[in-house]
Amino acid sequence: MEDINELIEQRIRKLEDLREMGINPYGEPYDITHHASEIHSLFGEKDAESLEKDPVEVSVAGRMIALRSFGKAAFSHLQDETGKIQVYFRKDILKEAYGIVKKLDIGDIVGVKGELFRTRTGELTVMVREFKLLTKSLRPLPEKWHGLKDVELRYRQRYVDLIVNPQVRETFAKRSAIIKFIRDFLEREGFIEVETPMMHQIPGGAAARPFKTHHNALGIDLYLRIAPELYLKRLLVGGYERVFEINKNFRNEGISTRHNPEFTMLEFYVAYRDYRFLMDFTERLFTELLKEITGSLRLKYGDLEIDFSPPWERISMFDALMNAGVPEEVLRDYEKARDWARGKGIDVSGAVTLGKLLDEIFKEKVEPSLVGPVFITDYPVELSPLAKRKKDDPDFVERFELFIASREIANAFTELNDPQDQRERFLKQVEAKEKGDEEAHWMDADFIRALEYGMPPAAGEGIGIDRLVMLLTNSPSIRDVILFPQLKPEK
RNA sequence: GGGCCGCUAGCUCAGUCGGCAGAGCACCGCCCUUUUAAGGCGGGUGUGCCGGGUUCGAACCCCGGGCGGCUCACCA
Repeated sequence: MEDINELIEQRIRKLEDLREMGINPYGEPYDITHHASEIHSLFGEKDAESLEKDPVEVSVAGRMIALRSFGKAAFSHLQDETGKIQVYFRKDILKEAYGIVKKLDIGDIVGVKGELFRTRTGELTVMVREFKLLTKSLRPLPEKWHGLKDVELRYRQRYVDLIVNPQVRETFAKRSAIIKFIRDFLEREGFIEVETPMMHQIPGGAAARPFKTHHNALGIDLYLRIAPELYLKRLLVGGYERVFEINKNFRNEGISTRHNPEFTMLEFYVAYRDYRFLMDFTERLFTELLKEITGSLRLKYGDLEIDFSPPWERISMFDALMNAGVPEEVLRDYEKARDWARGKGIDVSGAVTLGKLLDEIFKEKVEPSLVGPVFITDYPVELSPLAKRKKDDPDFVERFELFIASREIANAFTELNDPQDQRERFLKQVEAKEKGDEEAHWMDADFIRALEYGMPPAAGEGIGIDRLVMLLTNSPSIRDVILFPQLKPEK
């Protein structure tokens, strides 16, 4: 960064002045007694007289975000992780140390110590007895009225966004609380958390294009994982009955308000259960999560108001399509479905199977109306190469997707544990891949071998954490819930 | 990747018909010991995203490129 301007030069001069005064502008550890919010919650009720009678001494540290300076006194607000507190510097108290105050700028990080008092206007304030410059800031912060709005700067320099936009700090605090709740919930339900490889020799568990990398010492190409699924199921083979992983997946696809190349996924697997169990479980997880995070089962998202009160609607993909006005005979015949979709102007160029056609029609005709929450169940087998077939209808699988605000939030199914069927499904995928489907699954011979040892009947589910956080924080873009979203290089 | 929109001071933004680059905040100097977007007086600090072109003259018009936003396609 060579963008040194006059404002920065001025601050560098102040920094040099401070050094000459014997002040270290990149200070030392500083002991605080309180955070800003603690001062307000502990002493917010005390009036001016009682503060004078029983003085409360506090020590706080934070970034100066406002400075109103008089000749021989100055008010400032310090911002720490919890909030803001006003502090008051006076020359008659600080004596020669007041010369340092004159060299302070908005953005500097300071520690102050002194007694609480109330100003004429009643604001709880620290009367500074002593203070230390902890860090000199060389770059000017965005202005106080409009703050930082330029979204490009907000994403590129998230640190500045976090300093000046408190709601951004709240969003990411909420993200942390959501993930913690989920982790605790799963642990209460008997799950253990595991970590499986990020670097796969065979990328599997999803239909997606992977990132490729290379391991020098082994001399082999590796792929960043597109899903942990096949490893988690290997753990079911190994004897764990309930496992989960919350971690990144990587998919080499377009970037949008709903897609970041790396994103956080929860996947969990339960032995001896099926997808019906997971629907109940998901309802329970979400309703308890909502109560914890927002305190209500009604959620506002954009213009939508979504009611999470159970039970949630459950409808098969087939019925949902029929309800949307797709004739039954169309749903059962590839050529009829293709012609019907074309007639409706739906692009079906890449849909080589009836299942893919139905998926296209579904995305066009059903998905936009799924405010939800709603479980769409029983998907065509060719869309779900890792899911178990329905007993009474082998062209479909025991699978559901949970839709909220027209978005797929969760995807779950009863796991296919028949190694022979799994091998055939993989072979079909390999065939599709050879025909040019770049997102088709790869053959994973070791996974088949694992199934041959025997995987208990089980059900598994994936929940996109970023999209869930978007919902719960009313964020329109995935970039608002990822601290450092992927952007093109600055120059 | 396609379409539409945007990019001017540290930040937020104006800028008329192509005619000396502006405002508020921030900043600098002076004054000011209870302020809250403190106040008063004075000061404009600029690679106009980049590169070409048209023109006597371009922030403005044209061409090419960059980055970002929205959207479509793809996905989760």
